[in-house]
Amino acid sequence: EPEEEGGREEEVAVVRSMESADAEAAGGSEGAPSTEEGSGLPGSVHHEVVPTGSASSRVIVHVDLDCFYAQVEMISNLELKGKPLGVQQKYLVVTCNYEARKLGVKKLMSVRDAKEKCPQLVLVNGEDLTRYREMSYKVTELMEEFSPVVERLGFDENFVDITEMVEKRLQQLQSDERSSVTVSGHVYNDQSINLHDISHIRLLVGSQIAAEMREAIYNQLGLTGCAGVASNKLLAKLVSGIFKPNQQTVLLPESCQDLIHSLNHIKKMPGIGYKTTKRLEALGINSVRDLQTFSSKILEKEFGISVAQRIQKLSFGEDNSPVTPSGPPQSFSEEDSFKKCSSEAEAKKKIAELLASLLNRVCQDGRKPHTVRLIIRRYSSEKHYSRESRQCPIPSHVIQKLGTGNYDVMTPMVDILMKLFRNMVNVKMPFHLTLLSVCFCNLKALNTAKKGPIDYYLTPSLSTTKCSGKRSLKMKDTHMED
DNA sequence: TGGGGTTAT
DNA sequence: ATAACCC
Repeated sequence: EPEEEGGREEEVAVVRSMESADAEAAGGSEGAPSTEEGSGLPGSVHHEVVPTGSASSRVIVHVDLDCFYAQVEMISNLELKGKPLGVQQKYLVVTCNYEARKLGVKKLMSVRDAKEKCPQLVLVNGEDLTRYREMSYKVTELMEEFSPVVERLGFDENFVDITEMVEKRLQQLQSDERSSVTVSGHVYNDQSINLHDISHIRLLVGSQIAAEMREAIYNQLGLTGCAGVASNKLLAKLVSGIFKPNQQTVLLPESCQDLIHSLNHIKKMPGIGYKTTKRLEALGINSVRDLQTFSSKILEKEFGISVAQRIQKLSFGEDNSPVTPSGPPQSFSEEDSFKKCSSEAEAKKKIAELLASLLNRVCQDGRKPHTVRLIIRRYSSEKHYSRESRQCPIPSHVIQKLGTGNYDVMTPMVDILMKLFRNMVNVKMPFHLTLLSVCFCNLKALNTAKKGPIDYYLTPSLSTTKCSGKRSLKMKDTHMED
């Protein structure tokens, strides 16, 4: 039977007539042609057990584009196709195409090592993410045409909950047609398919939808990628990586344990990161089975009940986290790293550059950020990865000017950011920074009150009267004299 | 290590 | 504001 949720969620299934099922299915989605008429024959009062999507067994697809940045670069410059290609950020090759991989180049390899391994390697600079970001959202939007429930993970991965789509297609099939459903792509472990098992049928239909998604991504955007189909996000993600470039794999429930035990270390488990791995290792936990069999009580004492229960469930392949629609981004940021920045003037110049790019992005988005944050990384010989940040509300008169193509907004924003800077960095003492980043967040839809294409004439008095009533809401941010 | 992102505390 | 996670 399905591996899901040992006892935590009740098995919810409802019995209803086809007529009511139709009514709900028709209301549930907009894009697909409505062809339910054929399934509920007028005479037959034919009741069926219909799993209710979210509470019971789900069908999730994870779509993972192949070496995404490299693919985007090859589309931009067709000369690059067929050559070993690396995408460079600073002195790192952050990703590379499969030609380069065959010659020994790995992701996140230093440019020096990569060139040494592969002198013919062609490098393109990928520090400006604009085109990657744009293509990334095109992929997400394409996935949203299949089902609106799409969750992004980075720029090159998407989860889609296709439970409803699968149920809809199943309802359209006559019962004799169900036993002729076929898989698209690979089946993990070459496990045998049981067409009498409804969970198998549902996953096979899922594999067909996944194939259609990959086809659409290729035909409409020219990108290839992998897909994994399983009953939850964790398993879909793990199984998508089994056959690697441009292929797909479905996981049937009987092979779930094999999949998770194929991970040779718990650090390979999505959701268990660097820190947690270190702490687990300190407890003598190294393998997935170690984590499965470890005392829950002790685990809870070490990590708190929330983390402990979550990661231990992951070790069994259980993951009840929903596919959360990402929607538009929650924040926009631009960062730059460097060997050394040690003067205020230098910092100001870099901050202004970051800000200029961000203003363009915010302008395109249409929404208005209400908070701005400055992030720094200080040089330190070892003390691992520490960033510091300061944030504050963006004054309402500045918010109003955002997105008007008015570069008057630069001056007040740079002034704000430099105040944040001096709040973090004592500029009277020597300092050494290796990164600066500016982030706009707390995005809100524009004020529809009064707009029109010309905000240029908006006066300070008008904007202050408009917003004076809302001030008390967000005063948890750093206060700055204005 | 890059240049991004998210959620939880 | 930071810390953890993801790519």
